[in-house]
Amino acid sequence: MPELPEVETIARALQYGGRGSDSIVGKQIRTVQLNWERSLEEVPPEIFLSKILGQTIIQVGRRGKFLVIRLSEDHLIFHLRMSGDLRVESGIPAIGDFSLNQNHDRFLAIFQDNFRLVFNDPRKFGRIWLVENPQTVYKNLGPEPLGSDLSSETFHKALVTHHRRIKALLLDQKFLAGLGNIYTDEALFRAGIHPRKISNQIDLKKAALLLQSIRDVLTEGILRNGASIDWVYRGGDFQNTFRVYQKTGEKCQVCEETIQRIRLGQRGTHFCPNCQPEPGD
DNA sequence: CCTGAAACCTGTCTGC
DNA sequence: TGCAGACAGGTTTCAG
Repeated sequence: MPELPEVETIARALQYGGRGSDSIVGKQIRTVQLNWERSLEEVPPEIFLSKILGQTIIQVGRRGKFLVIRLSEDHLIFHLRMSGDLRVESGIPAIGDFSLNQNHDRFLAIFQDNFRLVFNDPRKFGRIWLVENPQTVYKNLGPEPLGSDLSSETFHKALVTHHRRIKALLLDQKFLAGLGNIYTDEALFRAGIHPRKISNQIDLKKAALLLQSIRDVLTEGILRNGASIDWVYRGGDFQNTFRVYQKTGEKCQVCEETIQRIRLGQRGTHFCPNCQPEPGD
């Protein structure tokens, strides 16, 4: 699930309410339950538990794919990786609601009246931090793609300082924060750039188009509350607007060429051979 | 600096 | 039906 738009959607729901639940802002953590210790990054479980109790939720936000919860003393940070999700429950879960699957709940922060925040993560790849300074967690992250301070010129300069296949570079969180496999494929398609194009072969005009394409797919993803691909993430419908991702063998909506799938850096990669010509052509 | 492979995990789907 | 194998939205580490 979780690329930038999905994390943003969850963060907004926790901050303002939505996705069928209330805001967690202002709630005080009374109890916690940790079912899988390795979800915790670095901090020993005992210290984590003793530090977090009694703290109040101040604000929920996002940096790259990190979901950041500012507490009264510290920052509680989640990275959902491949299968993580956060949900809010109040009172007793409705009987028969299959969306409230308890199977893979790894961590629960419980507030007053059994109102709680639940971290569910089937594949156990997700991670949780509790730190005073959030910068220590994402100090290596690249710029926010939607940030107004990122100009086409800056983006282009960054592209040409590397000699890497553009898909791999866009997936690199140190280069740009927030893109994953879906939004990268979709952005490259819209920009008409082959995923194997070498980054320093991209001129300023094409770089500007790529940045705009990235912003378009991310903005559209956020507007649609993210993309729901499997049972993990619910609510979003950006998947209905995919043009290449998981469209292998289907006709390109622009030129009717057949969408292809290749493997690039261990990731399934989808593109239109006609709209995104092979580098060197 | 760059690439590929492996590792961390569980669930789902495909094909024999 | 059963079962092996491939595959999955991410990231880190290591070898070449």
